[in-house]
Amino acid sequence: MNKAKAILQIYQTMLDTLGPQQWWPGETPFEIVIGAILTQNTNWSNVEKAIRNLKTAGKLSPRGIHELSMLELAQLIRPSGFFNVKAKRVKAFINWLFSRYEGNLSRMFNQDLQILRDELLSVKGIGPETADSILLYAGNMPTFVVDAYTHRIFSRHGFIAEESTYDEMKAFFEENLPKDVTLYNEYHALLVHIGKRYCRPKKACEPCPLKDFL
DNA sequence: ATCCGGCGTC
DNA sequence: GACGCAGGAT
Repeated sequence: MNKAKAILQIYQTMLDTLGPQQWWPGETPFEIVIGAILTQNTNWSNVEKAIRNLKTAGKLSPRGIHELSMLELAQLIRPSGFFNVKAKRVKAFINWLFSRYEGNLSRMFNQDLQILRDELLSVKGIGPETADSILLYAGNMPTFVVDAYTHRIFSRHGFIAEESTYDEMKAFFEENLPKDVTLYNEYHALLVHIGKRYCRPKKACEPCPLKDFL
């Protein structure tokens, strides 16, 4: 059996049964970047409240966050959890953005993908998943996002080893899928849906759209 | 291996 | 009022 074909069939099945997820259609790239940091190890609904707080305070911009003290920022993003560490991480990113790209996201995304990815990974608090989420969802750059759901679903289905590293999983998808931003975007969004709804730590395989692929 | 914290569900 | 959940650093 052809691996690449199976990966595409899984995608098609998810798309047919779940429909397009249409992630982050109307929001600004900056909002997506901040969301990517705040959603680390937390539910998106928690992040929405934090984003709302920043927006209401008129601070949802590079300059706006730059002006906040660490404590002020931590209080605003409190609903997203881990708010003290995340305040440090958001600040670290903003400081880096100003020193490296004049606080300008467009300039940042004008950088070459691989170089920018390495640069993002050098910012304390930005790991591989956050970096790839920023690049794909805010920058529309062709990099595949791997997360806990991706790992769980594809290891359970026997496509990857349980102990696979982030970079191995990322390579697995990029080697077996056409290099397409829209496809990467939708694929990850669909996996999140499957992971939240069906492929739980305690399985719910019976009603899962992907049960035939086991 | 442990720490960092909130929200939704039961 | 428990318990379950999801990344990164140290």
